[in-house]
Amino acid sequence: MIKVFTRGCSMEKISISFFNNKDLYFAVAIKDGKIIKSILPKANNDEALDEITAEFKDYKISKDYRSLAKSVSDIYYGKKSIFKKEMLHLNLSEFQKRVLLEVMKIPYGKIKTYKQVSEAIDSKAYRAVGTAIAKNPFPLIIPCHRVVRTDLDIGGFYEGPFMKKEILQNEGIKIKGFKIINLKFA
DNA sequence: GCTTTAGACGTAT
DNA sequence: ATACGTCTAAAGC
Repeated sequence: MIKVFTRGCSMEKISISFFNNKDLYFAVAIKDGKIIKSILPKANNDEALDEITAEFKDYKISKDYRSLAKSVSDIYYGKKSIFKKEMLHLNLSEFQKRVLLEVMKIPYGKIKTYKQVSEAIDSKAYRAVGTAIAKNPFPLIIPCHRVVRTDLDIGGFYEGPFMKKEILQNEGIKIKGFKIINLKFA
């Protein structure tokens, strides 16, 4: 009996499920029953598909996990998250894992600064924390939108600061310009 | 309130 | 070796 593995990838196909309302298209990628990637919402289905499948060559579109995609959209619209770290494939460097698991602890409606995240994992690598968060494979699920700059500017965001601002406001955080004005540190 | 400057550290190339 | 980040702190205007 010979087993063939292709470049260390599992044989298991990745399932892609979507959820959309009239404005935005969400997607999740599932492998072996766990989430392997999520995306920030896109304006149309093609963009969502391109991004969610960017690093996968073998996948299928499925309706099986539509409810998970909807749960991601729920976070966007200011509902509490149902996700647990056990539901995620964390194929990440040790450092990135420490950073992202720390970010995942920030509760709904609260924020932390990059510096606070850094200190919480016993590191002085503020910029590296920013880099690790920038590569978060689970936007919204791992709430990187709740990490802001020390001066309380909301900071950067993959889809731009407007989306980050909107998500934070949906969680009840008050923002003037791009600065947080009602402080709720985690 | 800007803007610049050097610092710190993980990661990709 | 180098360059860059969803950054920070200090110094200058």
